[in-house]
Amino acid sequence: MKHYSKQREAILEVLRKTDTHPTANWIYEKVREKIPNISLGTVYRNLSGLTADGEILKVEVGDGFEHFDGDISPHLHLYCKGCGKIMDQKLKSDYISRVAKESDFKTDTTIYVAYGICKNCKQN
Amino acid sequence: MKHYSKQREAILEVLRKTDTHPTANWIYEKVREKIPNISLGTVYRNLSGLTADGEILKVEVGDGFEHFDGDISPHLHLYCKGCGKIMDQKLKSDYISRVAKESDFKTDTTIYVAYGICKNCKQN
DNA sequence: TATAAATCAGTAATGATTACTATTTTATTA
DNA sequence: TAATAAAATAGTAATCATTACTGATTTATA
Repeated sequence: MKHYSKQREAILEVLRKTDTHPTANWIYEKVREKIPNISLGTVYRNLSGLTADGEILKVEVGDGFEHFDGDISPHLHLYCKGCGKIMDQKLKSDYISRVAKESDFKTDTTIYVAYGICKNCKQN
Repeated sequence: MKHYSKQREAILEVLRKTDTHPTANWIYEKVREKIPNISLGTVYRNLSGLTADGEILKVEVGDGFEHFDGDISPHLHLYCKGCGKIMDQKLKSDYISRVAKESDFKTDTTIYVAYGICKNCKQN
């Protein structure tokens, strides 16, 4: 990713404005409201570049889709096996990042996914 | 997964005996040494069941493959973007699991993936 | 402006994973 | 232990999220 493009900006804006963890296709549909003829391949290419550049996170929870997150601050992803939703939880201390840095491994990003059942699904 | 099967046992044994994080296909090739006519579908089905039963972990690092882990104790996965290897690092405190439990979310498993460059790749 | 490099839209291809079916294995019950 | 029901298997075909490709367009550089 060396050049600016309005497609890239629009994709990033969609991700910055949502607190969900959308798939490439959801982002595609959303960006099409602004750029109707954008191609799905462009969305995938830019998501890949934005992830490589550390501007967004790619989160995989095992549901068969790549999910993307515009919030790159250290936080925990709570994936509900009941409804499939991904919720966020802020971390007071980034303990894990500190642990990773203790090793000879040069870390740039850490992703946390907790699996379980959310409050709503527990009741039903 | 209600019944025993020798295929399931063989798959689990392969995972318990390695400290790598193999793909379904790698496990398939390994199990074929014992059960030559096992089918790849059987491997996938059992990996899915073993994961659901909490006997193994499914770890996704974004390389296009599902990786499986026979070690279910809380530990950090260090994924090297250079060589693609997944290394383990033990955690002294399971801080994140505690954080997850503070919420209304009933957690059963937490997976940690740190992205970066390993010692070997840094030198080259 | 002119040139080179990067990105794009549109479409086709890929391949890891899942679904399907007839057969075999396992568990249950008498 | 034999008979029955339920679950798992081997083998194969289908799926579909993602990637690759190509000629046209946009961006950066000077």
